[in-house]
Amino acid sequence: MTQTAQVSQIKSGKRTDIRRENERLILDAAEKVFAEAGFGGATMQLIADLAGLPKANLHYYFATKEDLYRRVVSQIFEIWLDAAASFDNAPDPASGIGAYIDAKMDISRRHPHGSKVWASEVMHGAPVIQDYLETTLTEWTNGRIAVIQRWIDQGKMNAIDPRHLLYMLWATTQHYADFGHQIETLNAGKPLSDRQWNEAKASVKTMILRGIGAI
Amino acid sequence: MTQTAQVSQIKSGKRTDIRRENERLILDAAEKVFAEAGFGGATMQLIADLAGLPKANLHYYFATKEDLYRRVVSQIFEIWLDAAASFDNAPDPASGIGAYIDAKMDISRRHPHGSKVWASEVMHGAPVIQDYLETTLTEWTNGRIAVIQRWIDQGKMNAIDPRHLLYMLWATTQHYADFGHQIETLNAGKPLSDRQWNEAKASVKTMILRGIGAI
DNA sequence: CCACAACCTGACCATCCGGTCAACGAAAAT
DNA sequence: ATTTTCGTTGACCGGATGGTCAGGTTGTGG
Repeated sequence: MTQTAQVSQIKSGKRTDIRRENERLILDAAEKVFAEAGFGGATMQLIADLAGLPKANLHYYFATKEDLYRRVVSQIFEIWLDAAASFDNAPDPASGIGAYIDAKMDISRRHPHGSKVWASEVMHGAPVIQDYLETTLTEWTNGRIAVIQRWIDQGKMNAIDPRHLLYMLWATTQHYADFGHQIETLNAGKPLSDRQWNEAKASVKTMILRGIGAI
Repeated sequence: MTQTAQVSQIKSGKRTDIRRENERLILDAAEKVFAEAGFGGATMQLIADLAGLPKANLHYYFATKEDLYRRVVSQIFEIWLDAAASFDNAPDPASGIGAYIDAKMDISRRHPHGSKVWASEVMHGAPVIQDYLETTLTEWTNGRIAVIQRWIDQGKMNAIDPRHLLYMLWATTQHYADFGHQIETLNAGKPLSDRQWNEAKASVKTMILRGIGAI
């Protein structure tokens, strides 16, 4: 029962709590502002206002605007990598790819801002995450290509180019986040309901899984 | 054979030519810069340098940065609308949607910058083209939904939600433009060759057309 | 040839933005 | 209790940016 005693998890203490809380506040605000305004259009003042902190305080936690941005981009990438676990340990494409679609669609719904920031970053030539693309993403991609190729060799799905299948999976699932505004406008200006999200997931899964001959 | 005599087409004359030429120069440069830097990150100076004109000259042809941007966005939208013609007059989904995929993939290859500008615009909440989304795009979408529904009713394809099919078509085809940098990185840093583009088109068509039971 | 209109552009300005800093308050260590 | 470390913040600065403008040049119609 000393000062650092705590029921569970990571470090605690008033100082640590304040830091964690403020970093979270700033990162959440930054994600939204970067998504809605782009890196160039975002301002530290806007992020500060949304976070409810003075601008100078942001620079205490994150040295530069680019540092803050880098952290936001890394976050969504981590989330996507985690979702990729659905891919492994699956006996066949219907369950593996099906679970992957479910996971990515859920992320599109829960982290639309992060998805947009990533899209923006890649569209602008990936100035700050080029190394991620060349290392982690490349390795991950090659690993899944091997898995898909194995399924093809085992006759569990049609012989399509695994690479283009992956692109289609990314494109389609992320579209629901990145182009969410367009989809909403075409949905009479209203966000998709729970039911509609489920229909979207079902439609995507049906089309893709049929498209590759997995069902 | 007066001064305005001309072999063909629209107005000519030195004055008119200069205007057309400079507007084209500026629009092309702007499309590229807006695509690579986003609206906020783009500067009039950058566009001017790329166009090879003094900055003040840009403001002679386009009053504000936003005016210029609006023109760039309208351009790609027009191009996409034209491509949509492939959809009509098609007897069945295999030819109609197949032609549409071909057209959109070709646009992704030929106008990657425009596609990115559009994506960026929509991601940021479509501040300057909300009216397009609500009028022209909505009407166009409803028209195609009707066409697809007819094909379904005629038993020419599976009963999938036409809306989600359209989203998948847009997402997948535009992905090759918007995420071109990522695709290039995953392709050993090299742009897709002619052969690879054809493979991409073929893969996309196979997966989608099979996915909806059109082939 | 003249007068008017269209086109061109260097220099300039007001504003905004990322980032700094010094001074201060609060927690924690000794 | 004292010192040290960490967190806080208003005020400020240099540089960049969108936009203006006055004075020029070039084309065109009469």
